[in-house]
Amino acid sequence: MWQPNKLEQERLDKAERLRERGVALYPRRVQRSHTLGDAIQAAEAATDGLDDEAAEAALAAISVTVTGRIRRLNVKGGVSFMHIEDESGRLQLFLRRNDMPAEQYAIVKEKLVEVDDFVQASGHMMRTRAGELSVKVSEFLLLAKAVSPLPVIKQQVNEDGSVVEFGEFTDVETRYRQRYADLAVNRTVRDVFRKRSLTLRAMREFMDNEGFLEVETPILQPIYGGAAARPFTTHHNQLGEDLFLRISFELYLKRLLVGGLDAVYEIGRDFRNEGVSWKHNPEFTMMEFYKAYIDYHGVMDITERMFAYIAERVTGSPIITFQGQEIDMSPPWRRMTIREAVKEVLGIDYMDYPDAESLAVMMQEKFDAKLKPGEPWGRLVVEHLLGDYVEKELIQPTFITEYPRDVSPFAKDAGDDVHVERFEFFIAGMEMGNAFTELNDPLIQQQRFEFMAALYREGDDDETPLDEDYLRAMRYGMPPNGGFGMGVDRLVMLLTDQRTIRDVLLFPHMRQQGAE
RNA sequence: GGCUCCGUAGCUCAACUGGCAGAGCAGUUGACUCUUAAUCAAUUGGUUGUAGGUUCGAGUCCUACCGGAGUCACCA
Repeated sequence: MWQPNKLEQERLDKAERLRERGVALYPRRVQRSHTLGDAIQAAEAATDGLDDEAAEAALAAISVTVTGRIRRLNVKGGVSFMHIEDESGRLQLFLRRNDMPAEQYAIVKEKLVEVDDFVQASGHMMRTRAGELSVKVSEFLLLAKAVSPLPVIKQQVNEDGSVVEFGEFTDVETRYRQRYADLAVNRTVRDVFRKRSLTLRAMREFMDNEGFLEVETPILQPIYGGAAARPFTTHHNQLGEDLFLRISFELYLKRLLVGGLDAVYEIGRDFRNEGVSWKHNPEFTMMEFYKAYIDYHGVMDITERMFAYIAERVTGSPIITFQGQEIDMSPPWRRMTIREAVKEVLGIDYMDYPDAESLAVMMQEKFDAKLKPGEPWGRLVVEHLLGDYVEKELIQPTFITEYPRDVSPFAKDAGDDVHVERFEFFIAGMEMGNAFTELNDPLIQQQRFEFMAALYREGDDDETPLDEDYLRAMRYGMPPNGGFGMGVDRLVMLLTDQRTIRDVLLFPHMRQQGAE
């Protein structure tokens, strides 16, 4: 239960004083003729190239009604200044006692209206003596009273639009738990999420232009699958059945290929009941696509073009800077097999160790690897050789191809006994996504399911369930196709130069706090 | 889940080997009809995350718990 602190109590007292004067604290109607950005633009357009005197007259001819939140307030006496801010920008209001109704100036002078409140002001444009574009206010109205003060950051907005901040609001826990306050106060945070939105838009543009159809498939699933991860479980009361939150879209999207939708994609939330880290959140945004009549080479082509396109749209260039490193998304990206990559970085050929035992022994002897007993061969290669030693070296975009079959149940064989046509791609030392030439042989798919089930039954994890309906769909005939999945949040991290996934999620998962 | 570090006013931070809990910002009061991190004068503000313990005395030392950060494990 909320108890007002001292600052809040003072604001509540002011609210009461306003109410006694008949001032509405949260009026029903609002007017706005210009966003602040529009007002600034109109003023600049009207005065372009004019001398001072002509400019003054031109500004005086522009009449605006603007709205926004008070971010700076300077009450001087018979004249007061405030900066108000809306999403489009920030503009000064110039309030003079003689220019406006007495009772309206009085609530400013008596500081009954204060920083963080939302207000509406009407008047003509002007420049102050110091040259700052302002609205000379003739009508002033409170739109919404802020009871709790936002964290204090003083800002100086330079003429070129750059902002110097004095003081800061950096407490990460409070910033994530009260993202609204973080957004209200830290404009760079707003910029990150605008870029996130732009990233999603650019991704959709690209996929739509490539002829893909955007679809939506179930989040609540009776059988989860398509990836190796622990699911969240939930329950449908009326139907009396347990359900899982999806861990991937894979199996539903490929059913659509059976149904004659030849190129589909989905952007949505996946849920994995695993640990939380700088690149893991329990729910995260995934993009998967499947396209008939291409293989994983075709998927690589689409991938590198898509990343270059999105980077260009979001940052203006295919070359981005992430944590001080320049990264060039332009095609073509480097392509190498996992075997070549491991050979290059570690100088060993894992094919010399054809079974899990010999490979594990070698890795422990040579690299002092910390391995759990009983890890399958493919996982030693992918999780440990690649994941522990090679991954962090892959700064520029790189496709790593030809994965071990025993950890890739949905990919077609690569023509030898142990590898499949699969790639993962890496940027800035981070795994960004995963793709295959999709297996479309229903009988082999059934064997792979059974193999995976056996693998996990003897291991520590819960077994992967066998999806009979998916196999039935496949038996109707599935066109050869290439499939792709990527972590969208990680792409946003790259494009916004953010070090943790929490900084690109509006509301990252936080442990619940005790009753407050 | 393991280990390490952190939690002091609304925000950002101080407080020596245990010895009167402080500053800047903002807030409050007053002055000011072109300020802009406005200025000037005065001033309020704390269960030091919670609960115990050691001690003449705890923000500081010990234990447990809550929350966070980093790291390892698991995973994408």
